[in-house]
Amino acid sequence: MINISFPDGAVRQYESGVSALDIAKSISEGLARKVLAASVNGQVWDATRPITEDASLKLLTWTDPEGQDTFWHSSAHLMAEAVESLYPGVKFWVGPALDKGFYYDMDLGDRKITEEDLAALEKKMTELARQSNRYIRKEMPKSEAVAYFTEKGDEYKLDLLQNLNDGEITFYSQGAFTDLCRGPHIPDTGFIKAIKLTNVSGAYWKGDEKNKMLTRVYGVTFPNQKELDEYTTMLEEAKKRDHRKLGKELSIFTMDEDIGPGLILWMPNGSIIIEELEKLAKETEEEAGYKRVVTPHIAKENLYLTSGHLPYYQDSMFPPMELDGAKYYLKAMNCPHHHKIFDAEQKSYKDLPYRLAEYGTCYRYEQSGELFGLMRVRCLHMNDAHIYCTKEQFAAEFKAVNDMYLKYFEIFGIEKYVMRLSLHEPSKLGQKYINEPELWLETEEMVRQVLKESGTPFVEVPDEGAFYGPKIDVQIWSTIGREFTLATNQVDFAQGRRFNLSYTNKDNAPETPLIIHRAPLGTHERFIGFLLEHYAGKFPVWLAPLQVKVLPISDKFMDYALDVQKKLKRSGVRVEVDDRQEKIGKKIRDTELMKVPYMLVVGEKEMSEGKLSVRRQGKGDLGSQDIHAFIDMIVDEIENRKSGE
RNA sequence: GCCGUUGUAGCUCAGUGGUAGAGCACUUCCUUGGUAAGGAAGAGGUCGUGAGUUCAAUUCUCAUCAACGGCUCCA
Repeated sequence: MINISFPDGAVRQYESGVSALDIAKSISEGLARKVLAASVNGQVWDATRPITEDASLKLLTWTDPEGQDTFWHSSAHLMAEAVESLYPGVKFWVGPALDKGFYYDMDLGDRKITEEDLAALEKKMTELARQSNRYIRKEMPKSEAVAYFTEKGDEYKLDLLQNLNDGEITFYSQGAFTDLCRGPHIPDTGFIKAIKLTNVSGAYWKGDEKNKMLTRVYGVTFPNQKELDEYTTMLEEAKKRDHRKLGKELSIFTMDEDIGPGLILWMPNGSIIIEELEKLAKETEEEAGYKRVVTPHIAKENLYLTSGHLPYYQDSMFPPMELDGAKYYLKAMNCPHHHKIFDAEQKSYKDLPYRLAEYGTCYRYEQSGELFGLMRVRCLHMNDAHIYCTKEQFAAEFKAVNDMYLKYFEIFGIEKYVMRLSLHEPSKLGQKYINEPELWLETEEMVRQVLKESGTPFVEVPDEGAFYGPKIDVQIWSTIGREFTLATNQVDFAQGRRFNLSYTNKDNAPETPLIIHRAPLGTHERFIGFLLEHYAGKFPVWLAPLQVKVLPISDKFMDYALDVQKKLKRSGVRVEVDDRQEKIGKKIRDTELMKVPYMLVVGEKEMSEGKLSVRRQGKGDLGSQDIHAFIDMIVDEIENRKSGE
């Protein structure tokens, strides 16, 4: 007999060799029907695998992340079985579970799967799932496994086997399909009730673009149809928030083939948002002691040789143009220009910290397949600034920058983000990273302390630093799930030296400043793309391109409407009058769809009383208000940049 | 850059080997209507671009450009 302890602290005795599924059955049949896998002493196991020692056990169902993981991994195997039956001779690489769903990479030889073929695959999968075939685990000696795949001519699985040791090699079979697999798996295919193959794409073998491109099929499965329907609905809702769709609907931005890929045309509505963001940045930076500068969009080759961006970054820069025997590049970053401003005049320690800010226009030749709406573009406007400071000032400056991030996030109600602290890898000093071991450790620790003290949630990622120092990236996710760096904050102890920047210290000796690169609002492009999705197009009043629309009941009240408009305009409110010959219902509908925060309905009643009927977008009629009371309220809302929630 | 898909009116989309259609938007007229679509008429497209096959191409083939879904990349 063995002792099994449960999460609630209970301990029960079972015969050795009992499986988690047996145990579940001993508790209740209903539970047994839901068990997908089990956590045995903290390791996720097949629910059917015999337990032969005392163990702590947690039964995993669909409500556990590990349960879903196992479910989707098993679904990948089910898909592989279907693929193999429809495309005999196919070779498989790996088929992991994802956050939501799974994929399997495969080599189909000369054949290919297109999206049209997915329906047939789904059908086959459903058919195989209904057979409720058990997933059977089998341990195998390495030599036997190698022989098996050598005979099959499966170079992919042989490659996988290279990294596995004898004694840890397991195979899983279900139905006619057998695969090298660590597991675990769900008890049988019958658990998989709802199947959706979402897309098919190419994927480089081992993620290396020099390697062969395999076919990757993505899918998602559920234990019932209802969950699949909910998931489908959720995806449709997310699509409505896609910044590309909203940007078009709300006339924020456009693109044109004649302008070029990744080059954004900001329409009047988008330009208003840009101006509001810049106003915020200028106010904030002014208060924090930054000085504004303006620098050209191009510079000579030598600048980027000095900075070290050429040749490493050259592939991401537009090719140079030759003028008067010199090569000029479109700038991909603002820092070298700012360094030159720092260097233009002699600096004393009394001048530090010296903070230069600019909404700098940069051009980056991103690969064509990389472009993505506003999120990844070729011309971008960066909320950039560089702080030149002494080592002693560094911690305080870095903290001030971090505080600025947090202040911005509060204004925009940004709660879902992750700060990634990217560190260096000591073995790569002198290659990927500048060879300053003490400075690396010292600044990394300072940065870590600042983050800890401010209570900012962050994760540390090794070997992701910039070549000139550690950095903090603020990661966000677009509504369709793509991850982006919204903002970045970097420490730089290389550029100062490369540009021979110096200041005179108290001892009358030259010293190289430390530099902090920071861009809390990222770029206009990505930030507005993010805001569109974040607010679902319903901007707070201060950011809304049009803040108020006056809706006269009929032409008879046009003069009054124009008078209301005039008064609001005088208070600095962005306001228009709907002067179309439409019924009020139609005017309201159109204004609602354009997500204008306030609608002012004016008719006989309002005109005679000198009042307004106020309607808030998405909330409906707020009742009648005095004109001045409304102006006071909206001006307060705008000036204090209220979220409008 | 790589794999796959798509490209028809301002927008969303239907359609065909014999040079095109809907809804919304737009223009004009009627309507002056109280909180999410009043009515009528009209205008608008070299069917992404270039080449090929064909008596004939928007439709088939190839190339190219762009967008989309992924991969790779992302100081």
